[in-house]
Parts: sequence; structure tokens; C-alpha cells
Amino acid sequence: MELTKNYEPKAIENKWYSYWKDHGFFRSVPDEREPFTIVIPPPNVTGVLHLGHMLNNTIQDVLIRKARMSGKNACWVPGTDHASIATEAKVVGMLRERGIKKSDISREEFLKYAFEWKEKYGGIILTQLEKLGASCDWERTRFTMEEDLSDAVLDAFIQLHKKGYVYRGLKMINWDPSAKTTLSNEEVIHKEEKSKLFYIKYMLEDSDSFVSIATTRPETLLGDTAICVHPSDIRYQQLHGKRVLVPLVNRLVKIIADDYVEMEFGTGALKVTPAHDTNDYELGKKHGLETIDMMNDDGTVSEAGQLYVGMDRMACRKQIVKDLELAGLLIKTEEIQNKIGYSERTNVVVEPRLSLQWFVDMKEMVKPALEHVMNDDIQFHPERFKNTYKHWLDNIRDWPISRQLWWGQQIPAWYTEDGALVVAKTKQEAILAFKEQGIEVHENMIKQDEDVLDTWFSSWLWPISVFDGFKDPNNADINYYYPTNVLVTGWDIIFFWVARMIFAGYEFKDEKPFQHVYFTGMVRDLQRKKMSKSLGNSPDLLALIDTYGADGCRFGILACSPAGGDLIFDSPFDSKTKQVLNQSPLCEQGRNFCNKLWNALRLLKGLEVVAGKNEENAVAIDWMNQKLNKFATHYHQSFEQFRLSELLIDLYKFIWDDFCAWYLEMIKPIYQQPIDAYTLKETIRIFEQLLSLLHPFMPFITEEIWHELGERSERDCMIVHPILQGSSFDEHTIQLGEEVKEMIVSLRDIRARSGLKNTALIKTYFTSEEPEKHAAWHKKIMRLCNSEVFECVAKEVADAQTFVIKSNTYFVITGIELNVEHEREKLQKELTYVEGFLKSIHIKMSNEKFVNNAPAAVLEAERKKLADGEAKQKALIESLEKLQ
RNA sequence: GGGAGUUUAGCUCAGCUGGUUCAGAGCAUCUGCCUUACAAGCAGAGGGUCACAGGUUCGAAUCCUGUAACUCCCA
Repeated sequence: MELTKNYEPKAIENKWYSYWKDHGFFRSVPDEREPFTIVIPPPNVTGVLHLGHMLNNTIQDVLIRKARMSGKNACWVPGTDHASIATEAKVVGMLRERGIKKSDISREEFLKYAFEWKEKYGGIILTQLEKLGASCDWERTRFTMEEDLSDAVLDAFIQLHKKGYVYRGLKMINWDPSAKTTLSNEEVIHKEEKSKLFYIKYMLEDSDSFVSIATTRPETLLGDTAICVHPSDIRYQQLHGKRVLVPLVNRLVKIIADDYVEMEFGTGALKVTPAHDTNDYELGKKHGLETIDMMNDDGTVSEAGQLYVGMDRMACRKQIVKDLELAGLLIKTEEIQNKIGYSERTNVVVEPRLSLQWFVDMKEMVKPALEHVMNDDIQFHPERFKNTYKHWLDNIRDWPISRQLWWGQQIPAWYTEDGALVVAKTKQEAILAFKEQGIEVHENMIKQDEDVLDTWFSSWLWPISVFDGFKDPNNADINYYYPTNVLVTGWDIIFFWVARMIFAGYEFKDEKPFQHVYFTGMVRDLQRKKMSKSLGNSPDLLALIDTYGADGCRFGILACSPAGGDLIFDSPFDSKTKQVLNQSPLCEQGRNFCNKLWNALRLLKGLEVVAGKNEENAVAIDWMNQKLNKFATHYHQSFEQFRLSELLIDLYKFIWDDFCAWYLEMIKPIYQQPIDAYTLKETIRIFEQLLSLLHPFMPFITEEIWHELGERSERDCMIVHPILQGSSFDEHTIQLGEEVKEMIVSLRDIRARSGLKNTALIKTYFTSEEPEKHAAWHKKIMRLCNSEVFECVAKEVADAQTFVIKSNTYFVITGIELNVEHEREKLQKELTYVEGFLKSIHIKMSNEKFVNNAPAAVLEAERKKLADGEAKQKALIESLEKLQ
């Protein structure tokens, strides 16, 4: 079949993805080979594929495909996590549309709807990964809420509770009033904002004087139970122990002294609201203050607040300021910058709130996790993330794991009406556990904890639980695949995931979960803003794939992604609408690269072949082979160092420049002449080897070309073909070729500057002490520069344009009158350069300290430079003299 | 307030343990080409005081100190 002029990815990508899948090439089962395992950082079920996923998963696919082609048993486990808060919000939204209120249905009914939602939408992101070419073992797809994984979560909880790591306690937590749940510190995003600082009068008991207090959250005064000043603040010393009236509610509270107060901030006097501020809570405990919880779980004012009951806290803030003003209690308002915490999931202002929650004590788990990262048992790429990791671990706090939601694993804790508590997996076990404590209960006398566990309490077990390491701790899969080889993830979730997975690895398996962690950067737009759904600055990935092909997009995203560093994705914005466009010059470059490969294929397929071997091509084939061996060595080293982005560019240059622009031009027969069978065979072999190196990065086109290049049996596919390994190479052969390239470039330059037509012939002569050095190349040089003569001569050729490479001088007769002045300038310029070069070496060599201190190899290199330079200098001077 | 990182060509980045006149690559730009694999292409060219100031060294983009700007994390 005739090949299309341009590469058309769409049909080809669909074809090969199904072919790979149908032939089980993604499938992995334990065998005698060495395993290479990656577990996907589970994207959350509510997600759609964005550029971050594309980056992350392309890298994983590159690593997996490379391993597969290197003879390893490559296993990439896909899956999703249940994203409790985000999903619950989606499900509540879906119910609302159907006219159902969450509060009107039971937990069981709600979960039914949630699973229904997950079945419908939860798989979208995984099918989108297929479009990218992700070679996951889909038969292994897991989900954090499926039964076995949920069991693992409960087992882990129970086990940690037995050890005393999991406990229940009353603490100040971050409350999301929209999702009505607690959040961990990591789920709160602090943003710097302009806020108002209100100065409020607190009247002294039985007096006309007052203390003025500055606060950004005036509504919380409903919960005030003291005022605090610094003990050595002379402004307030006479007031210690006196009482003031809390404005509007007129509650009498004490003035206490504590050196926690900053004298410089505000008025130096602090209102104390133990129920709604972490520091105030500590003060309250210390000074035995009453705690008044003035807020309901939805952020409205509670009965305990007395006033404004039922009003939202933000509305209340406005109203209370008005009322304070009316009452003459508002002194002034200032604008300040401060940080406000927002919920990562619902984007509402997070409220500190006192609450009874479940926590994990991290003290013991931190120890091995820190040790094994610091001693490189687990390696981070780039390494500097060890610092961040260490800092967090050194300052770790207990992990709040309960969430006031339904979508998640319900906490396996059981209570009697009297508040007695046991932790047990089932109700039956709970009853027995109570019995052991001497408490006799019936089924209907105990209740399970209403709350669920944090999603991250599921995902931290992922590298173990996907292989059923909890359910069946010694099964074949876990023994074979664990520990996994590499985790690829964004550095933004180093705490959520990476650290906690390491905790879990050592806690439950006494072994690391992975050998390497590869941190990717954040994907940013051209203004360096983080790409996000809310900003709408992310191009539509599927549209990009549609335009440039999956291979083109993979190239585009990888080409600009240094490990760990942020990545500026080059999608331009429409200057009028400010909308991001589904375009990308880098992906376009990737697409063009595909086209280049495609046309190299067309060239080879379009040639007529004759039997035999054209000896003239031997030098080119040899040169290409040596270069390829050298490149393959570099290729595998780059993988070991995870330098994927640079490697891809190197590969691009190697294929485009060395293979297509040089090699193919060298061996390409004259128009309408046939190629000899030997050269074609060798060329196809080289092409195939290059394809094997490129396949991990650009799987579809390489597979397609692989099949176009030869008759293949059903399972003879690029995806499972052995990748080219590095082998020894002859540097001398390579350098000779590079010198020839330099010659040709100079000759072409002369042609171009002389304005010669492509068809015009030139004559080339040269002087050389080693006339035979490039003999094998002469025919190729003549061909590539359209030179009818290429000969060594004993002395200079008159009226010729000249240039010098090493100590050889080249003379070119173009048939166009020589511009002597121009020629002289050119040579003089080069001579000046060489002489400067030589001077710098002379200075070095005459420096005794240099000669004495520099290593022998450096000295040797300097001497060689000197000799080469002097030879060139001599040749240039001679040519210049000739021009006089 | 504590910490990390970045600063090299118009843009995005390499430059690993100081050692070629070391200042690189890709893209973009400019010039000339529709040369039957490819105009999604070919052949060429120009472009930088390596943020700034000191220091160490025979030698610094590279190591040290300080300054500035930007980014991020934690409190």
C-alpha cells in the first residue's frame, strides 16, 4: 500500500493500542525474570486527564517500556483513589439535581449512589490514559474503595490501634464548613490576602475605661472567655486580674497575663477564644479558661454564641462590625496582609475548631522512614528533595485521619451508650471485645463510629495493597513485585504520599515500598502560573492529542520537563479572549519529528533494490554503526540517572541530524538509481535499532514503522523487541566522520556564499600530509557537495577560495571570480582567532604553577591543542601569503 | 519568622567531580532554496559581561562569602 505523504497518527494509534492490549503485551505475571514494577499514583476518580497526569504518566510509561524491552518483567499497576471529599461533593451535587437531599437518605443509600457515580465517571481518566499510550496491566486495575483494599485499610487501622499508634483525642483541627469535615494540615492552602483588622472596645467592669483589642475575626468574640496581655507590658500591668465585658454579649471575662502575647502587634492585648484558635486553645488550657464553641459544623453561629444564631460566620462578621459601630464599640479599622487558610478541595475558608478526632501518632514510624531515605536505600531524584523530606519528618505532627463524611472506609470503632469504646472489624468482634472488658452488650446496644478514614489513609498502603499484601501477606505477587522500582509523582505531594507510603512500607512490610522516587515539576503556563482547572489555563489534552498525535504530545511534554524543576508548557493564549489555545510549539515539534521518521521510511520503501554490495557505502555504514554504539551507551547511562528530557532531545538530534540529514543522504542513490541490497539491509537494521531506542518515548509511530520495515510474525512487535544495548565503539572512526562533516559544511558554505545553483559543479583540491586519511570518504564528499573533483595536490591552487581544517588547506574552484579582499578578510579573521587561542595556551604553559599542578592528562591535552593550533596557523599564514 | 530552589542567547533549558577560545542545545529570528523521502522540509547565518560584588585557585559559568530579584515549602 502506498504510504501517505505525511504521518497520520489517529488511526495508527488506535490500531496499535488495541493490538498491544489484545495480545497481552501489557500483562505481567510473576516468572523467573527480574521484575520491574511501578504502581501508578492513583489519580482521583473525579478527575479528568490534565497535563500533570500526562507528564507523570508519560514518564512512567517511558520507564516501563524501556524495562520491558530490556528483558525485565515489567508491571505497571493502574488504579484510582476514592477522593472522599471531592467525590462526596460530586455525589451530593448529583443528588441535588435529582431533587434528593443527603440528609434525607441513609448512609447505605448514599453509598449506593456514590458507587453508581463512580461506575459512571470514575473510569474516565483511565480510558484517557490509553489515548496517551500508557502500557498499564489493566487486568490489575485497583480502586481504593473496593472490598479487598478497604479491608486492608481497616486492618491497618486496627493493627496500629493495637500498637497504640492510633488514638482518639480532642484537638484543635482544621474544619471545612462546606464539606463539614476535618482536614489535615496538608489539605489547607494558605493564601496571602488583604484583610481588615478591627479595633474593638472591651469595657472594664464598673468603669468607663476600656481595653482596645485588634482582631481580624470579630465574630469569634461570641466565644471569648478571656483577654490576655503580656505580663511585662506596662500599659496593662494595673489591669491583671480585673474583668472586662465582652462587647454585645456582655459576658464578664478575666484579664490574664501570658508572655505568649506579642506586645507590638495590634494593641498588645489579645482576645482569647479557646474553641476557635489553636494558640488560644493552648492559653485556655494553661489558664483554665472556659471553652465556648460558638460555631456549628456548617460555619453558622451556634446557640452557644447567644447572638446571631444561625447566621453564617462571614455574614455575621459584617453584621457584628455594624452593630459594634452602632454601640460605639468599634474604634477603627485597618487594612493588613495576612494568611488565610482555604480548603484544598472546597476552597472555603477553613475554621480552627475543637473536635474529637482519630489521630495517628507518628513518632515511631518516622524513624526508619527518615533513616532509609537519608542513607539512600530509597533514592530521590533530584536528590535535593531529601532536605524537604527531612524537614517535614523532623517536625512531624500527629496525623488526623477521621473525616466527617460517608464516602470512605467507616472507622471500625464501636461505642456503647455510656461511651465505652472498642476497635474491631465487625460488630460481632466488637461485642466480644466489649465482653473481654467485662461489658456485656447486645447488637442493638452498640454503634459504629460515624466517621470515615482519610483517603490518604488508603493510598499510603497502595504499593502493598494492590498486590493484596494485607489480605494474603505471602502471596506470589507481593513477594515478586514488592518493593517496587520507582514511584513517579509531583513534589507537591511529597508529604501526602511519598512520606506516608514509606512509613507504611516499613511499618507493615518492614521494607521500603520503592527503590527510586522521581519527582516531576509543576506544569505552569507561559505566565508561570500553575495550571489548574479553576484558572482555566490548561489546554485540553485530548484536543492536543487530536492535533499533534499522542507521540507528538509525549515528545512535547517530555522535551520541556527537567526532573523536579517546574515546567513551562508553551500553550499560547488568545490575545483577545485570554483563553488558552489548544496549541503547543513543542508538541508541534514532536509531530514534525514523527513526520521526519515517516519520510525516512518512505525513502527506504520507495527505493528500487539490486542484489550486491556497493563498497562505497561501507565507510558511511561503519561510521553510523560506531556512532550508534556510542550513543546507545550514553542512552542507557541517561536512564540510570533519570535524565529523560535531555536524552529525548539527544535522540531527536541523533535521528534527525546524524541519521536522516547525514547518513541517509550519504547512502541515498542518485535519482532513479537503485540501491544495493546490502546497504539497504544495513540501513534498515540501523533504523530498527534507532526505533528501539525511541520506542519508550514515542511508542505508536515506532511500532508502525517497525511493521512497515519488514514482514513480522504476530508477536514480533517493537514493544517487546530487545532494545539496543550500548557496546564498544571506535572513536577514531567517529572523529574521521565528524571531520568529513566539517569539510562538507565548509564546502556548502562556500557554495551558498558564492550563490551557486544546486546543480552547479565545483572543483575541490587540498594539501595534506596524510593524503589517504579520508580516501574512503572522497566519493561521498563529492556527492554531498556536488564537487566533480576532490584531489590532493602538492601545492596551493591559484584563484581558489580556501579554508583550513586541522593542518589541511582546501581550495575550491567555483567558476565565479574570486573576491581577493573578501577571501583575505576571511582568512585573517580565522588567523586572529587561532593566534589568540595559541597565545592563551602559551600563557598557560609558561606558568610554572600550572605546569607543576595540573594533572598529566590536562597537560597532554594542552600540548596537543598547541600542536594542532600551530599547524593550522602555519597553513593559514601560507594561504594568506599566496593572496598577496 | 524558618528552610529550599532559581537567576546562562528573544523563549525553554543543558553545562555532572573547577581544565580546549567554553560559553552550548532545541525552539524562535534572518538569508537562500518547491534539489521527487519530508516546505510538518533542505542548505547556511547571526545572537550571551553566564544576576551583581568580592574571594579561593596556575585556572571559575562551575567552589566560597555577601547583595539583589523571582519561585516554592513550612510556621
